[in-house]
Amino acid sequence: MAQATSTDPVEVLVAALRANGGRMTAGRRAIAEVLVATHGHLTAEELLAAVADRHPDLHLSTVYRTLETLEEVGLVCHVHFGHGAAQWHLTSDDRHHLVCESCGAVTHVPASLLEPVRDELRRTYGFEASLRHFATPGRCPVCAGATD
Amino acid sequence: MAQATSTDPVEVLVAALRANGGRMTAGRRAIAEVLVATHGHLTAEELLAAVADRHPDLHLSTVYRTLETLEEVGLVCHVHFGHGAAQWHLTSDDRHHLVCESCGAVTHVPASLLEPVRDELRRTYGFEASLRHFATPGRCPVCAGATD
DNA sequence: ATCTTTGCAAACTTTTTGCACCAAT
DNA sequence: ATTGGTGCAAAAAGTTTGCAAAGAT
Repeated sequence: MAQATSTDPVEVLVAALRANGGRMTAGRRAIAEVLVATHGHLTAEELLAAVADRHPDLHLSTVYRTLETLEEVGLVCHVHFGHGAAQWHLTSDDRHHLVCESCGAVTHVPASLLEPVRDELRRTYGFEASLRHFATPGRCPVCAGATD
Repeated sequence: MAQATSTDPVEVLVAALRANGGRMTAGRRAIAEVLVATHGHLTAEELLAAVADRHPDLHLSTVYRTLETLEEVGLVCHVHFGHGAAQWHLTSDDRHHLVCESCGAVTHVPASLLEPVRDELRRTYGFEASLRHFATPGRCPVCAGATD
């Protein structure tokens, strides 16, 4: 009952939006809820659609602005899939994305799998790679097997 | 002197453009030359600029169309750097790109460095990754060291 | 009352496309 | 004479921005 700082992921996002004089609106809360509910990746447009039933007037630019705010705080980040729109997800989703260039299927891979490369790049080149910012394109098992 | 099929990289590109009834124009040849001369990465717009002195009338859409043609044949491919325009380069440039998100510096890394990851993805997920299609964003040594 | 967020429309960036004309074969 | 390439302008897709009105504190 008397719970000062909640660990409920939605509340964490809400708190971030409220920080520094930020206001909480129905639209922003809905965005936060979808972000948490959708463990997957989704584009700004998909996020808008997911919220449209309850908030038909929410505008795409508001979605972008809210995502931008959450990204600045580090709670959310976006991933570029080949061409087309970026996908957004919670930073806590500690995984990498494999996207099939042929059928669009997305596979999640634990980020730890890429650690060896990060280490190598850091050791050899002094480069701090942020590998999660990009998805890895390629061919999924089904499409790689097909003779198309 | 009597050299039927040249191995000069420019001639390879020219031959590809000529294949299947394709015509050779001054603009196309200039694009091929710049592509070979610039071992690095460059955007369509940069390519246009690099050619502008000799072919001021060459249009950006022509650059895109020529690059597209060469990509279909597999001689050229493009890489997405974070936001902004894609970078184009010869496929034979067998390397991966590290781009500093802070200062924009580009480091080349032999593609072989990423082979272990490719193998792992293939083995564990049956996924055929085309890692070169994307650049790896992050922080270069200078910017990673800075306290900014 | 104040200061933030919103909706809207319009700009913006990168890339693609339709079309009539020109040029390479 | 064909067929394919070109310039142009306009569309397309994704994202950002300026502004006045609405809303949260």
